[in-house]
Amino acid sequence: MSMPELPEVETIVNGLRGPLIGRTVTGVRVRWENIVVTSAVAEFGRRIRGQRILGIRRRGKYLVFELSRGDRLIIHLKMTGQLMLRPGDAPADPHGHTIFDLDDGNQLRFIDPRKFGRVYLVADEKEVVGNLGPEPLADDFTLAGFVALVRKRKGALKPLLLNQQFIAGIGNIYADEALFVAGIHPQRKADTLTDGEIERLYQAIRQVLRQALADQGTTFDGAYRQVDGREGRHQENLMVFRRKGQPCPCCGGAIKRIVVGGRGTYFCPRCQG
DNA sequence: CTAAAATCCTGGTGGC
DNA sequence: TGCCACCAGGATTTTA
Repeated sequence: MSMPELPEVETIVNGLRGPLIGRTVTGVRVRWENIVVTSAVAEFGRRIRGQRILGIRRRGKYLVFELSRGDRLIIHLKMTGQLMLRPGDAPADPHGHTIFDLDDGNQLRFIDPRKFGRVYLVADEKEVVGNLGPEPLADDFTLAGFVALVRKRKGALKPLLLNQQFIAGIGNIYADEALFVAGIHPQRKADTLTDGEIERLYQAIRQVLRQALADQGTTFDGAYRQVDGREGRHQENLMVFRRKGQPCPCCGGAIKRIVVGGRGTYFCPRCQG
């Protein structure tokens, strides 16, 4: 279980740009048809073949590949998806569900044991990422803007932070970490927050994501890896996530695990009262 | 409107 | 030790 979130996806994108920009896709093999969402597999292969990769970006937890005929190849790794570059004659990966052949003889392989990940090929990326909320690390994501967004909501904060239409890129790990840094209980209702608490949450979200990005992401059980196969380092710096029963780094009390909105949620009952 | 539950998947875990 | 039921988890869809 790894759940690539904003820092992990951004790290992967950074690792893909060098080897992939300027390459042309010469063929594609889809070994699990449900992976491809927006068109039939035959149409997908026909349409992507011959397109050159001009740029690679991240939007939320999606990877967006800008292709030379104007199409966008969009990939979501969901829980256990990995993107690996391999020589074309490398042994097959056990869960390599989609293989992109490149004009330099290498392959981009989408590997996903749980088969949750998805691949899209669209002319207009809004079809896939058009409803996402703001990017939390972007310059135009301001405190005033965040206050205005929170003031429109009244539900519990944990599910709100996981809602990609509210804010893009945060998943289970960084929602828990940000709420801990802000000192706010995951079940607090959005409409009970003071201005000061909203500001603390805003700063906490950005601090946690920046730190995780500097650590090149969080790897559990080897599921998330960078393109070169290396693991992230942020698992060593987590404060509450997956730390049930261990001491809170702030007060020393035991970290608790509860379920909020159907998701495992870790927090410190004393610091996040 | 919101919220909860079902859905998709399978490796890992815990119980016996 | 071996078997097996069950769980996690992002996003979407369905139900209340």
